[in-house]
Amino acid sequence: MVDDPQKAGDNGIMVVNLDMVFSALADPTRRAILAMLLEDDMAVTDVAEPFQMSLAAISKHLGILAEAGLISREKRGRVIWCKLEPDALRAGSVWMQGFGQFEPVDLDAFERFLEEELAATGAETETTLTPSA
Amino acid sequence: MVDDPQKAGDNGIMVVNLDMVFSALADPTRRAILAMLLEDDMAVTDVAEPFQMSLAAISKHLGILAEAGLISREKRGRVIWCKLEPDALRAGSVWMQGFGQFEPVDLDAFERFLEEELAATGAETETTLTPSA
DNA sequence: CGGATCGTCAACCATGTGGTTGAATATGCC
DNA sequence: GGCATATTCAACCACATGGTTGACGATCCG
Repeated sequence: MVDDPQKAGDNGIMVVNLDMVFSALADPTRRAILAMLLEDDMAVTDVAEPFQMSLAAISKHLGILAEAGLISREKRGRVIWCKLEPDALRAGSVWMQGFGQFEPVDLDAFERFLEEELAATGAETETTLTPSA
Repeated sequence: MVDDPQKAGDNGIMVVNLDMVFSALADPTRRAILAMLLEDDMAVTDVAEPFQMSLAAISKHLGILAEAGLISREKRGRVIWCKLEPDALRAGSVWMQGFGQFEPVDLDAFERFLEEELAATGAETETTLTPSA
């Protein structure tokens, strides 16, 4: 087993630690990684490629994301594939929407954020969100 | 002016720093404070009352929440009133819903969580979320 | 005025975080 | 086997975070 994520209970109900989820999301590098994984599953080396920092640093970030339950990692051969796990995010989203008083989602705002953040991080995956639909 | 929050641009569109918003939300004390402010505006001393920690510590937490734009503070007499500012939260919510792929909100999950966290402020903060569909 | 209350500030401390580098562990390939 | 690739581990460093305490300015009240 590669991951040691937040484990699901016997009843199959996911247990999410909001401390971990939000502090994982507080880092722009990690949010950029999530944005990349939104496109497709990726190997660790490929995740690290657009960033300036070392592979070890990215590996740590992936560990934090996995502990928070935001991604899962599966080893196939010598490559570890990273996959977005939206359930933990949904838990945070539920919490925030509660405080946001359930107003409708502004999709344009979301795309603006993603573009800004990807640009600012230097992760030049220019096709990340815009063309997909 | 009491606060030095994230300022609104000339166009009146709020500029939200997701780093600040998420790292502010990563602390259970601060989330509990937001939950309290969801009920009503409160004076700093009253905010601090249910917590074990010092007033100075709560004052710091309120500073962090204000810098993130999550609350505002207004001084009236010698009392500083704290008020929830849902706009910054909504920005984070938009971001998260994007990753959550716009699934419907589970209101029951949110209410369960709020009860838990208010009941045990400072304790382990977890929320349960039924698996996706 | 003098004293009590409200809240912050400053200094300090322990621990956590994000990064580095170099060594170590697996796995695939010839 | 032997070497290259993929990823983590361990030690280290600078700095941020969350808490404390004590002093301080501001405000209300008798």
